[in-house]
Amino acid sequence: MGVYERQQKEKDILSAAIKLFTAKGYHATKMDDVAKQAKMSKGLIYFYYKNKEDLYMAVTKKAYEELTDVFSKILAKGKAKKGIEIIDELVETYFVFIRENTMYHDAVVNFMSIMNLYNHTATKDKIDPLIMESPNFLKLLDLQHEPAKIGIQMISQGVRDGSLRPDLQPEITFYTIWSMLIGFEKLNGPADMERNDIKITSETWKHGFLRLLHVMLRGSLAAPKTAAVQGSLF
Amino acid sequence: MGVYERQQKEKDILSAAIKLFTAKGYHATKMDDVAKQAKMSKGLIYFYYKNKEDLYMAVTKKAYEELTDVFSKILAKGKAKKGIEIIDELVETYFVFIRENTMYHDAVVNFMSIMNLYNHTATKDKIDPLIMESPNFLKLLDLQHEPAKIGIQMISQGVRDGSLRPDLQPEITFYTIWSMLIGFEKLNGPADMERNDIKITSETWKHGFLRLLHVMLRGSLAAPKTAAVQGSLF
DNA sequence: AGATTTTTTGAATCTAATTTAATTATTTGT
DNA sequence: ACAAATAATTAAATTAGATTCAAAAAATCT
Repeated sequence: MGVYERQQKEKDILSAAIKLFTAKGYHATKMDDVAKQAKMSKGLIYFYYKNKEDLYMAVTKKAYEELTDVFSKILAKGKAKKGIEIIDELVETYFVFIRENTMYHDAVVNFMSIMNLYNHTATKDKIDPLIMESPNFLKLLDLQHEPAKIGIQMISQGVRDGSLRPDLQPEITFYTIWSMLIGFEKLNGPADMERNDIKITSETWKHGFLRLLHVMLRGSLAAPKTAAVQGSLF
Repeated sequence: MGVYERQQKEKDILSAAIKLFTAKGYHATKMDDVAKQAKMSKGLIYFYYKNKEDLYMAVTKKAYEELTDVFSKILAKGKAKKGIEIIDELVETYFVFIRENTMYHDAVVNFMSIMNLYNHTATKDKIDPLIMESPNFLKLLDLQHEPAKIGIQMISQGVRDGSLRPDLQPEITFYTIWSMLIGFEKLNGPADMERNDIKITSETWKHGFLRLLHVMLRGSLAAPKTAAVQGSLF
């Protein structure tokens, strides 16, 4: 069995895992299920992946690659566009990514939480030892900053072309936008929620959210093109 | 054994759980550990709490109560203050809450993720059945909106007294701020991180983040009083 | 072909949550 | 004050599920 077949086996396991994690979530997915889905014995899963967390880290790696790909396609397509338009598209695409690849997005956010612990000697030992042993976790240490690198370039472009406030620092601004998007997902998800007896639909909130983002980036009240206007409030 | 003693037992278990979850995290904490810490047999834990998730939901309930308390103290103290000052204090206090009660904050955010699933018929069945059985989960359904109710009042006050943009909608604005704070924690945590070979200290980022928030809320570049100025960029 | 290494399996092990049956303590009715 | 009833508590048994292991099968090498 050459390198190719070996990699193919790993991919079979990975796509079985992705399918199941997406359908049922991490905890509800049993290693037995993965084995059955990948049509091989449970023991073989452990030949290719050190443990369940390692398998999940491989999925997380895939999630980062996917997200990086989405980001870089938007940047590439936007060479001639204004920075603000690129950011608008990024944000709009990110919402779609959250909706259609929720499991991937959760994996990315989960990894960020692990990194918070990892970056402190004081909390490093709170990380599940199975994660620290995971070879795929180590590979992620390299990949993790790729999406942000691209996002920062987008802000820089906007500052350069004058479509964003000149006083924005690209790193901080990009990370702040990403914070907002991550928090948006946690707080709202794709749900239409009823809060405090006031119905705020998911669309209403998203729209208001986008306008606030625009104020932040440009200091004006112009709505992003992508969002439909719903009354004058935001 | 009267109602009082029964409640006391529950509290003993709860505080044992809080201590252990804080120190080691949910998964690393075994029911055996909780029993030992609370000085009782493991079986008794199950007499008072339906299962481990139920115990965690009780901790989450406590977390919401704590957070609600923090919010309402700030509101009460700020009757005479400008809305913007109250928000500044809220944000500053929230950062402290994240740092000093990380486990509580994680519990709150985790609960939000569960609620995202819960609010959709399509995803409701992805919730761990143990959570759905948890009596403490049901209690949380009532409590969950309390912090936001208070936060929304703060924004309203600011809009009324003119210290915030007049066109802000309190609900959306508050939830957006909360999104930012939650995302900030996920992305950054309390760590000084090195990103893309550019060192951004936790303080630098926090400062830039706060300035961006101010632009959003007021449309000006005035820095919040609480953050030290570090150069002209944000 | 025979030896060696790699892949694969199914069964065994181990950990930790949950359940249960039995025991002890407390309350209630007389 | 005392038995019956009820509640609290324990320790042991059960179960689910991740991980390990020893042996079998397949592939590769010489």
